[in-house]
Amino acid sequence: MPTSARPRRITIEDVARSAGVSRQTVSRAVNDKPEIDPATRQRVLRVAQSMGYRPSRFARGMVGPRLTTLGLVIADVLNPFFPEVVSGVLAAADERGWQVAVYSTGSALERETAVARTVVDQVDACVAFLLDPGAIGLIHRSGMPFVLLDNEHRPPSVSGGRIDFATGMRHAVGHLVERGHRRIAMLDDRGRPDAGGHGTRHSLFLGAAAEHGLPADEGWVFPAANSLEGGAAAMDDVLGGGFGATAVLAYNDLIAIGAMRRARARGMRVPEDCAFVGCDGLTLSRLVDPPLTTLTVDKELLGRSAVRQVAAQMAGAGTGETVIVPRLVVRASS
Amino acid sequence: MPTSARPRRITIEDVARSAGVSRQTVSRAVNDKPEIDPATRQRVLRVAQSMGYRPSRFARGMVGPRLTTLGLVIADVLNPFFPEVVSGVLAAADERGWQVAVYSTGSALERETAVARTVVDQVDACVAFLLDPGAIGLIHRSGMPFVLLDNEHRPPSVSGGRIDFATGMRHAVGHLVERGHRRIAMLDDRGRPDAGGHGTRHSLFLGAAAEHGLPADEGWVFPAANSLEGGAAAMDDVLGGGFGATAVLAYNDLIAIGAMRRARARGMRVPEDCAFVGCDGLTLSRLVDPPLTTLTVDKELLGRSAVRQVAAQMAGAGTGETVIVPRLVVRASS
DNA sequence: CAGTGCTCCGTGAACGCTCACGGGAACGTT
DNA sequence: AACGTTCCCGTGAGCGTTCACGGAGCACTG
Repeated sequence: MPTSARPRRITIEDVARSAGVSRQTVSRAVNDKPEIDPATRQRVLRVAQSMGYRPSRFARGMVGPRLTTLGLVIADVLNPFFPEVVSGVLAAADERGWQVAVYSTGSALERETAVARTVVDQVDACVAFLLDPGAIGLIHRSGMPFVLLDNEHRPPSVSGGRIDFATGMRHAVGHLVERGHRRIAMLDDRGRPDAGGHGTRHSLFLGAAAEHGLPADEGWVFPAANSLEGGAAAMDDVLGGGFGATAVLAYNDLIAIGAMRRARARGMRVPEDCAFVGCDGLTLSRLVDPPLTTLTVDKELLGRSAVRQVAAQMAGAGTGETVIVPRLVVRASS
Repeated sequence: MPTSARPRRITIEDVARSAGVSRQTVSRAVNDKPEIDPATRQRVLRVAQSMGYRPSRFARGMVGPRLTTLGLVIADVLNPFFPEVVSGVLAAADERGWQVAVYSTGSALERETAVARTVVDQVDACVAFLLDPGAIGLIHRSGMPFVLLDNEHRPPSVSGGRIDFATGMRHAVGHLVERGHRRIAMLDDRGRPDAGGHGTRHSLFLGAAAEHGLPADEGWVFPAANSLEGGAAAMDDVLGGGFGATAVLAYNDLIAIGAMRRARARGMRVPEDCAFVGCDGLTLSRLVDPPLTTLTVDKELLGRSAVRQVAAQMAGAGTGETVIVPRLVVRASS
């Protein structure tokens, strides 16, 4: 492919010259403005069309009314956790007349910096699920309004939205204990760089277990890739290691469902032989068999409040934090 | 609505003045360029920071290297059909170094025009799931590279990507007939404005049924809203109307699953009392109980080829069409 | 016939930034 | 002592568009 030098762009001036009129007249024709003869408009439009003229959105943006574009960075389009968040963000942004550009890091930590870099010079404000401190710093230092979601290690100077899994885990573990479970395996997301750190579901689980008098330790936690397959593989570990779990609590529904299916495939009955509890409350969790008990999070609200925070920052407010409290929905899997 | 009454923007000139240097020096500091004393850089950066200076992306775009932003319009973020398409588009765009902005019409026909309007002056090229001829015309007339997906009434002058449901329906119906079914209800998406039109799944179903010697007519088709609830409600219609279906073929998996769950809730056995077949091949369809037989579509590929077509158009190619052939995956629901 | 209004069109200026160039100071080299 | 070099830094120009203005042409008034 002969990559010739980029041909000069066709400007409004080119069209004007070619149509025998001035810039302004072309502009009037293209933008459906008054003060132009219908006949000239048609002629100009035809010329513009034939030359393949397309106004530069940059030049327009320079002079026109300033409209805000919000960047939304999610971890993975394929992860069913995000659509509802996106939906909330889109709705809230729409109410304010904002544009939204969605970016996905594909859950790849090493891609976060690249995405952050583009975000910085493509949008005016940002709502992001990001883990890499470098990427976070990049956006933060740019000075744009910024809300960081679901990150336990958010620097205090950046706004955030988090889910109160401390409360959530207490409920979930309490529920299992109530059902008579004493050996609970926790399937953690091994993709997170801060595995086991303070405030993570991992450590909150251990804390909640201790509160309920369970002798839980790191041996109760099994790392899993954040996917159905990851959950299935982790379930093999639980079952193969002789841990003797009567219940499984997973980092999220995806992992829980993967694990539950694997357990069934290995001939176990759910919840009789092993109970399962997930986190997030995906629509999916209601549809699987048996329906999954899960800590439901209002993901749409998470998105909406993030946008609200961004708007507040634009209005000069300081950094803040929104907390979403999950609700335990008990279904047939436990 | 664009934001109103904004205070004048802080420009590079403001920072320059305030730091006692020239524009260019500020530019050098901000962009990490050489030819600047480390000390001045620090000082300028500090001033810029304190003034809340953020470079205008429009001004930058005017002069800098021209990068392409691809607009992707989907019908509904919450519809699990789209994530895989988005994923394909993101991957393919990334390979070419393009940006992607995702828009969602929320499956609301009346919002399509508004979205189309923003798309037209926000991006350089477009891949879209759109139904409204007005919105389609708007984008098409703008002259930007444009690929329209999954629309049976695509104007011949615009490129497209479609799914070969003619072949697909033949397989699906054939499969059911082979299993001994003679009364098959079709659950159509009633949200489509072209319901029953030429090339729709609706009419292709009727055609395929006829080919297999079934006396199918419009009475076999039941409209359903495009959601789980829609499928459930339509199933009530099928069951309540005395149609006597032994099998249900739905417009997509979402509707099929909704219908199947409703049937079970009403005490029917699947597939003994009624078999179910969906379209699209969502991940979800593998996870429900019983797993759903479905016409699987390579959605990721659909996205990738759309981007490929856009790229071709930029290189001067004419309009074209990509066809994806669905594959029947037989599972326990039929 | 001058004056008034309306329709249509063109000319500077401005938007905020980067690129290309040029220039001064400080240092070393012949 | 005159001459390069290197390191910083500043100045004009240009990117492509729209806005605010002004002006020509024409018809219609009083």
